[in-house]
Amino acid sequence: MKKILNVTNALSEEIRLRIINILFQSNLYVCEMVDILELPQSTVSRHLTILKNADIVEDAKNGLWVRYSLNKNRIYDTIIKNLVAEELTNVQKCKEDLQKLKKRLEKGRGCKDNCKGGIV
Amino acid sequence: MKKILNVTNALSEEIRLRIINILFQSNLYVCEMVDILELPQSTVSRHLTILKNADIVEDAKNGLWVRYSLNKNRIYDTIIKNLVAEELTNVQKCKEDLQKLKKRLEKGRGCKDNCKGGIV
DNA sequence: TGCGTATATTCGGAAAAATAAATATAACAT
DNA sequence: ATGTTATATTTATTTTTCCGAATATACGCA
Repeated sequence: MKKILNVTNALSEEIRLRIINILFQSNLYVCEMVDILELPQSTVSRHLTILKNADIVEDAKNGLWVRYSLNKNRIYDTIIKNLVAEELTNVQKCKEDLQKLKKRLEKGRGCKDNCKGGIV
Repeated sequence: MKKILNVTNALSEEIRLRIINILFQSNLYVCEMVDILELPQSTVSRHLTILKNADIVEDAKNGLWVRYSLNKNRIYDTIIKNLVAEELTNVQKCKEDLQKLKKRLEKGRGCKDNCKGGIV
């Protein structure tokens, strides 16, 4: 029971759904998500931890940076795909995030001085 | 966004998942659920209201009694069915609830003096 | 080694949600 | 009408969750 509650609870928060929405488009470093979502780094990090504990996202270290991506497991197949396709697509805030995502990636990957490292 | 958060939030609570689990087996009156879940009536009623606002359950009045059932909409097809089949089936507490559900229905439908009215 | 950057964690306070008892409402029965 | 039952709502209290600033940790570079 605890496991499924972890998942549904992780999905019941606006910022976390926004994170899922942008990760559906592309793997992202934390600092990139901070830019896109325009939220404090500690806030983004905390929400990512919750999503990770629910097994919805996974992380991979790349030097200083941590790249997050959606975990392609059963939850992804049964819920996340539906959620994004049927619901988040129509949400104004999520559309805006995708615009900001696009612009942010055009400037190059990574943080401070864009693109020292490249995405794997 | 508010709509989908209503749904995920409704699903992120243990008692509400237990309610979904038993409603998956059978439509039920509130008083029957109170017996099965062994919780105060006000608690059950409040959780039912949350599930109803999320459009997960629907209710139908039958005289004094109110019969609840799972709403067979897209949420049911994409999430609820998977949830019950893949997750709740394996939860000890949910198994016990199904046992109690069975025994409760064998005594007849309805409340106080079982089976004055019948289920529609 | 020591500095700067990226990320995670801690902390105190504010906001939201859950609890059960008590009360209110609605429908039936006598 | 009056009483009884089923359900919903209110209430006050407790518990949980969220926030962002501040701090800690981890890593790379000079």
